[in-house]
Amino acid sequence: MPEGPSIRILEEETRQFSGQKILSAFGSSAIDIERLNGKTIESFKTWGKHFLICFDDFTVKIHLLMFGTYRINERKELTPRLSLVFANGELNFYTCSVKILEGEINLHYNWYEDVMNKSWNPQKAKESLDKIPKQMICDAVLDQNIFSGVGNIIKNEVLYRCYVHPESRVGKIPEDKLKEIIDECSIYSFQFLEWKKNYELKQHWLAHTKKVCLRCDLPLHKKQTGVKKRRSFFCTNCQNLYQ
DNA sequence: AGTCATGTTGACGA
DNA sequence: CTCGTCAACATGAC
Repeated sequence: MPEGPSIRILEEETRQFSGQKILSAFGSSAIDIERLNGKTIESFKTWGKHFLICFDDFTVKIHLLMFGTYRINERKELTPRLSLVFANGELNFYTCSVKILEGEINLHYNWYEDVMNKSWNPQKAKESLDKIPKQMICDAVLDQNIFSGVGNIIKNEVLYRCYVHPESRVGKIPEDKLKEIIDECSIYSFQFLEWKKNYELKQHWLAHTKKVCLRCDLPLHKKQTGVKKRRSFFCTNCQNLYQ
């Protein structure tokens, strides 16, 4: 379900409830749900994979993790983790993490870390990468405090597009190539968003879950890489290993 | 039908 | 105390 672009879609779909008063809030979440009753939603925001329901004095943070889902104006059989009922509809979340962030939301997040935020700052990402030269690029790209919103699919596609082997050390990757990866994380996320909206995401995958390199026709490697041990799909012929 | 995965946190042990 | 490992969460695609 959720890499950054999918959460952007969620945010677009929930805009109809922005400014609305919560008539009823319930669910199996451990947070103090009563606190939401009667509150008016100031805005919905996203930071990478975080979906944020902002009120005047606190924010509810939803993280869909791997299996989280939501329904708008309909319900699943399953008890919702959090359900919000408005005069004009309802918003239901299932199997997700729900937490409260107190106070001013801007104090909790650096918006420039989010590759899809208007404040996304590639230069800051470059500075962060320069501090972790020994890490593998496959781990660095998944670091949510550098590339907030980037998930495993985007990681694989970006590194394939940039001809960089996922086990390359950040500090050994040429400057220009590193900048290309940084830019591509944002560019690809927006393409992902458009493709996902059109239900055509998977058909655009070049490397993720693929068995053969479409450039050279050799078999793609599938391997759990880096300290994060997330699966990577890569071509050892076309993707340069900088080490 | 069993396996695996678009993710993260926290517990535990070395 | 820090680091690394792994269980837990729990759904749906193939």
